Amino acid sequence: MANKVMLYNTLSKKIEEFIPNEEGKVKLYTCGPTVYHFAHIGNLRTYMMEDVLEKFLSYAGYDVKRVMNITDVGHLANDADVGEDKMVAGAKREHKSVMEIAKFYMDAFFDDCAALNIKKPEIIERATSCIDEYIKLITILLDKDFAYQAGGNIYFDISKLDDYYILTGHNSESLAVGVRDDVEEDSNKRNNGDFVLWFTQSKFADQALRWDSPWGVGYPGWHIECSAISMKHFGEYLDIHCGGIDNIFPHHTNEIAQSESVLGHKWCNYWFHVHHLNTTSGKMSKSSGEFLTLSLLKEKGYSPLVYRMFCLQSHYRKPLVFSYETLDNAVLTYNKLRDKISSLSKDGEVDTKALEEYRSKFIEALSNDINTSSGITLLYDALKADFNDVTKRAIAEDFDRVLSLDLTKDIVEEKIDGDLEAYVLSKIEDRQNAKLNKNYALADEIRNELLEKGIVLKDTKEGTSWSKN
RNA sequence: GGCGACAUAGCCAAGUGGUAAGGCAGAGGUCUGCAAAACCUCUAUUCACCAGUUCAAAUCUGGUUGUCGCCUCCA
Repeated sequence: MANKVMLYNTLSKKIEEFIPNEEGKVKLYTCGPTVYHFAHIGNLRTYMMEDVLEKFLSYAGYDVKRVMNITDVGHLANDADVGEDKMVAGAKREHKSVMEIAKFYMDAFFDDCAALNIKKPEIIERATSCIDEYIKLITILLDKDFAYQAGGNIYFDISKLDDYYILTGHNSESLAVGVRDDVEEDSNKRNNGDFVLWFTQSKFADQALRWDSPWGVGYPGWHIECSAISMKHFGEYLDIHCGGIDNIFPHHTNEIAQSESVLGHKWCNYWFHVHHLNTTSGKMSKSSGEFLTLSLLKEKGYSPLVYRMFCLQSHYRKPLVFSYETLDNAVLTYNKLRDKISSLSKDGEVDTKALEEYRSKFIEALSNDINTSSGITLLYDALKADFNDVTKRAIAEDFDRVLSLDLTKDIVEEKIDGDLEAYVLSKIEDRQNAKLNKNYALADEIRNELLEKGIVLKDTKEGTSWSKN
């Protein structure tokens, strides 16, 4: 029996009890990356929080199946539904084929995910492998008169829907058309908000990826892929659709329009949107501002899991401001927490009653709209509580099924050659002798010498221990 | 202009009508030859502002301000 979980639903703009279509089972869809460039840490925040959602639902007793698409085609570099495909632009930039680019950045994306302990979804589907599905859906939309052909392209006609703007609260009167200077008007459209389902006309005749279709050789619009891929694997009903908050409009709005027009009924009940990671000067994006990648953080000496800690301390529905000051704070927090857990004794028997008590407290905390911050607080409570070390360790291990911070993983002793170890031990002995002779100047000198080599000494009652800095 | 979110100590942050959790940083102490580590203690009369509802408001209502995002690239 699955536990009760409360989630904020963008559709209702309220926190609601999550009730799946099929009891105990969750169909979860995630908008995946467009693989034309490295993911930045803001992109990764979204996937990380979705990972927590997925793992928590499993923890709470649901059987979760997750699908993620990989956009490797059909994502325009600029607006107005004409222009160069991002994938093509990426390929030109790097003098590689589109498929090489897609492969390269997809691998890089999953490397980043692995480093952040983001579980790979059961099903990962590349946009280019579902062309038949798109054609099927677009054919239905044309048959049902929700779509029309104009100027060689197929468009979705938003005027056929009463509630096209259901997800956003926008309305056609108040939408400021052409707010952005770079939007070119497309005279083929019946309504300003219409969007392309299939292109045959592109400014760029050398479009690398093209497929046959009943409407001519061309390529799919961006939005159709998520609807089609979701239906391919989940059928007519989806429980939770995830994505970054910027996807609400137009991408998710368009997905709802297409999917429900095809199906003739409500498609997805819950919309889960992760807010942005901002820099002190605004949103982090590929087109403007600072572009921070996980590799860059690694180069600067930050462990990926420190970044995970940084994100989990906050809430997914809050804009989070990235700064190195705050990240440094997370380094200290994370290291202290891990040190504390690794110093717990492994002897004794787990107090199963205490473990169960904390499990249910953890579920209570996280089921309140994935309140990861409260979950971490609970971990601190457990570490301070009045039961034995093994129990504390077991609780940390249990919470880590969701938090995925490698809390109980033994801190990997870096491989040191025997020579170094012997050298350090002999230095410690020298220092010990110096201390016995009250030659503290020499003792400190030895300590500093080792410190410069990255060896930190800790004097405990049991003697001097050392670790690599 | 429209739509949406957010605002709690130096920083991150919990809080969902009953009198401000937790973490990091900081201060003091124990231990230590001194450090480091560890441990103990302390650190918001007040939750952006103004009104209202209530015995009681950070929490509810109305308004104001500020920040951020979206309004056909974005997670």
